[in-house]
Amino acid sequence: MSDPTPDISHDQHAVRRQKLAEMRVAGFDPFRANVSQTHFSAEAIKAYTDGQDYVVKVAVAGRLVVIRDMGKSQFVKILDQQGQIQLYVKKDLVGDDAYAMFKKLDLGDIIGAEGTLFKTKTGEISVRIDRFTLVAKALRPLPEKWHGLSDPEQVYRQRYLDLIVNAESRERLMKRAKIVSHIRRFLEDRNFLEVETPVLQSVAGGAAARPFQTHHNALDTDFVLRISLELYLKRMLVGGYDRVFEIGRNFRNEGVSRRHNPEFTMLEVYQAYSDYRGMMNLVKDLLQSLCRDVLGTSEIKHAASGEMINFAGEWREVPYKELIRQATGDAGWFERSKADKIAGAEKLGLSVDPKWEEFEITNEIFSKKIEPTLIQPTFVTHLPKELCPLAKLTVGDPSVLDVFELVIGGMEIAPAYSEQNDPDVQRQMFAAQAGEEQQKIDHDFLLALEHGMPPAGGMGIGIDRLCILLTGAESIRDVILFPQLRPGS
RNA sequence: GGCUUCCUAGCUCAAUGGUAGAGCAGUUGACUCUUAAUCAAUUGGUUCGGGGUUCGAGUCCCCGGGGAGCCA
Repeated sequence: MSDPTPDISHDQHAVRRQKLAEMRVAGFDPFRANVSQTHFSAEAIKAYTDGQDYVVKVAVAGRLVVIRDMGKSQFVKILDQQGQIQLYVKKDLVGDDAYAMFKKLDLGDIIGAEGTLFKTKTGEISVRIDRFTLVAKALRPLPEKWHGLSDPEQVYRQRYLDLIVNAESRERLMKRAKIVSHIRRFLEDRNFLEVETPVLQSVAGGAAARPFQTHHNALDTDFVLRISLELYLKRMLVGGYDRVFEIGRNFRNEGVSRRHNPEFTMLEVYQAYSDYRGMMNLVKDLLQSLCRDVLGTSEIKHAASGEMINFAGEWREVPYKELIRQATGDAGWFERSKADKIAGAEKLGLSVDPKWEEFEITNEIFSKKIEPTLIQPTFVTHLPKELCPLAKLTVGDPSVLDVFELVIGGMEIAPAYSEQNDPDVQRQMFAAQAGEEQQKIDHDFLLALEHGMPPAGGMGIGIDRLCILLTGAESIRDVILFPQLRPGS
C-alpha cells in the first residue's frame, strides 16, 4: 500500500491550505478574527523612550515579512502602511500553546500583536509580544525576500506584491499620493474650488487626440471619453466660479510608451481676471512648495541625464521663436519658404513629411531638438497660433499666443494660456482647426462663451509626468499603480 | 504598426545542441537578542503555447501569446 497522505511539502499553496484547514478543524477561522491597532509601525517606534524598556504598550498589525526563528524565541517583522517593525516572541512569555501556534505562521500572513516597546542589544526598537492573533492567512508565498519582484510584467499586473516586497515602489507611489494631496491643499488655500465635470461627452474637446468611444444603452447614444478638462471648466467660469480646478482622468486612444498611458491624470486650473503671466507665478509657487513640503529639497536628479534640476529662484523665460532661431542658426527662419524650412529641418537630421504644414515642420524642431535639452525649469512663451485654438493672440504679434509651456527635465510639464473669451474669435479658431470635421466643434461651449466668460488664466499639469520628474522615475508605469497592459492569459 | 530583445522551480538567476542546476522560499531537525540570522538534511520542472530541423532542442528555425527598449 502507498502512503495515504501524499507529500505536498513542495507545494507551498497546498501546505498553507492544509494549515488553514487544520486551524478551522481546531475551531479558529483567521478570516473572522479581528484585532485592534493603536499604532502604525513608525508611530510605535517614535513612542519609545530611551531606557524605558517594556513600559509603553502598543498594538500593531501588519503582514509578516521576515521570520527569524531561534527555537524557543523568534524575531519577526511585520509591514504596515508606514513600513516595518520588529516583533520579539518568547515562548515563556506567551505560553506553550500560543508559541506553538506562532511557529505555524507563514511569511505573508497578516497578524495583530500587542506588547511593549523595547530596544534590542543591537539597538533596534521592537515590540515584545504578549498576545497575537492571525487575522488573515496568506495562501500564496511572497516573492524572494532579498531581490524582491523584478519581472516588470508581474510588478505591474500584481502591483500588490511589488508594494509588499519592493520598498522603493511603495515609497514612490506613496509620494505620488502626497503630491496630489499637496496640490489640493495648495489650491484650496488660494480659494480655488475643486469641481468634477463629465467624463462621458458627446464631443471630445479641449485637445487634439483620438478619443475612446462608448455607448449609453438607455439613451441609445454614443459617447466619447474626455481627452481634456478644459471646455467644461471654462463653463464654470461663465457660471461665476472664478477659481476652479479639477484633478481627473483623461483618456487618449493612442500608443503606450514610457511616457504615455491611455488613461492619465490631469490637473487643470482656471483663474478669472488672471492671465498666462499669473499662471507663471502660480505654477512656480506650486512646484517650489511641492519641493519644499513634499520632497524636502529644491534639487532633483534628472533620471535620464543625471543632471541636477534646480527648482529654486527665478526660472528661465524664453520665447519659442527665439529658441527656434537659435537652434536653426537662422535669424529669418519664420520668413523662409516651406522648401527652405524642410531643408533646414533636414540639415538638423530630422526627417520631414512634405505634407506637413510649415508650423508642423518648425514644431518638429522644437520637440525633437530643443525640448529634450531644456532640463532646468524653462518657460517657453508665445507659441505659434496654430498650436492652440483656445488662447488669446499676442497684441503686437498676432502670429503667436499669450501662452507658455513649462518644460522641465526635457518634458512638457505645464502649458498655460491667457484664455480666449471672445466667442466669435473662438468660433473662427475652432472652424479653422476642425477643417472638414466641423461636427467635432462643441457648439454648447460656444453658446456658453456668448453669455460672457471673464478673462482668465488657465493651466494644466500632467500629474503622471510631474510624478516621473519629482520621484526620479524612469517610466510612467512606475508612478501609475496599474498601468495599462494587454489582458494576461 | 515596424525593428531589437526577453520569457527556465513560488521568487531571483545559471545551464558549448549532449543526464535541467543554485540561492531564497517550502518541508524535517537544532538553537531563548536575531539583522539577507546560523547549522544539518531534504522536496520541488509541461524550460510561455504549438509546430519544425536533428541521433538528440531550454539552446537552432517557423507560427502564436505576453513583457521591455527603440522607432512611427
